[in-house]
Amino acid sequence: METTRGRATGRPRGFDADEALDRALLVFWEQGYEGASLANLTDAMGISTASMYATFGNKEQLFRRALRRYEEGPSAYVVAALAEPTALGVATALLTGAVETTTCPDRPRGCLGVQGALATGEAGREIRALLVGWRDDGHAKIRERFERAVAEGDLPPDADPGLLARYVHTLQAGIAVQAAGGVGREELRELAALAVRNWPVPAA
Amino acid sequence: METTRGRATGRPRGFDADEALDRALLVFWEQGYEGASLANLTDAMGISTASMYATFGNKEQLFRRALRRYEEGPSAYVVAALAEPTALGVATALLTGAVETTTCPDRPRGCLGVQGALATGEAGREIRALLVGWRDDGHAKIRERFERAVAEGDLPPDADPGLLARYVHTLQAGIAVQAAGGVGREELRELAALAVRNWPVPAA
DNA sequence: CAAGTTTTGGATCGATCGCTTCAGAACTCG
DNA sequence: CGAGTTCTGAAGCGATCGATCCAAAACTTG
Repeated sequence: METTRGRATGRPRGFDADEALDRALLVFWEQGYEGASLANLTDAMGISTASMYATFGNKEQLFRRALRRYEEGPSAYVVAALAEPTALGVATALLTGAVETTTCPDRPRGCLGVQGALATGEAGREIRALLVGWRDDGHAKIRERFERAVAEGDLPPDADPGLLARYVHTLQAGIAVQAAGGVGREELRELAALAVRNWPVPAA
Repeated sequence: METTRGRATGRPRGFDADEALDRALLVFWEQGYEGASLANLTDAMGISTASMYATFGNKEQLFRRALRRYEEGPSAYVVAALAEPTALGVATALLTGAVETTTCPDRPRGCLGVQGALATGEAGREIRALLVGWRDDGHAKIRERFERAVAEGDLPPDADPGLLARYVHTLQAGIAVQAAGGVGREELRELAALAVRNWPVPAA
């Protein structure tokens, strides 16, 4: 069960679990949870199915691990964005971060949290629910940040933090869809700038 | 091969092809192209696999037919929206239309053109490309409509029709993702209103 | 009714799905 | 070196995948 702690005895693992997880992440990112077969995954990871099951449990748990890896890596811009000093800075950083992450030339286009399992059959139902929760969390964090901005006078008192958060989060999701379809990075950068052009500011 | 023209001879078809197509559309809409198995489809259609293949060809052609059906039905609001007299009217109608279509209580949530095949394995590659083209067409039509609006003085001379179209289209896609995750219809209506609150108008 | 045409249910195709099993390899420790 | 533990390659599990085949059924036409 353990994957990170090195056991003292027994035959040592012949591969790096984190590196294998990164490879699996790319496959899930590109093909989605259901579209990625075990053969696709283990081929990319360079290990056998037995090793995969011994290390990660099963396909579903492998995806959950990959999603956590995605949060720490490609999606880490969200945490940094939420730490921006102003609400406008937060919104701008979230949108530009989404653009950069979903259009990185050497990685799959789009967002794992969106295209990983947006619509699935029975086999992907749990992962679909997992990603719904993941996106809900993302929205909630933005909303909380904007609530703080209202309290701090950084947003107008009559601003709706939840609705503004929904606006930003919807644009993030839309950007991910556009990127998945091959829309260029520069155009999406201009879009991100346009989207916050009339951002609400408190009366001076 | 024929599906609409009634043959003069032979055993008559025991089901209504259009009705069966509507049922298949719902399955693709809900589960995506790859997530919908032939068993899922034929069960919902109430016909055997032999009848499906004789009538529609194969799974891929069935999806193409379902997409056309989707355009004529749930997605028909786009044509009406583009016929609105003003650019603001067009944008508003596109966004509210997207909200209503993707959150209809008695139909699958989300948009077939987005979640039908956003990320796929090898088996879904062609359908994925089909939907990329479908979304590109959608964007192009909005852009052309906004180009006309600039020419007619309905948008400022320095407005960027392509970028405004990308803005609206990205919000449509984002709304589809939100709806697929269960976000409520009323909240998305407010979002649609917020998104066009500062729509550019020509100097009076 | 007989001939010709098309559809239908049921069985089944090879391939692939996610997953398991197991013997042997590769290591640590006494 | 022997005992104990863990990992790995290969083979294969039952189930399902999309797709096909065929004989019986159901119709039109002559």
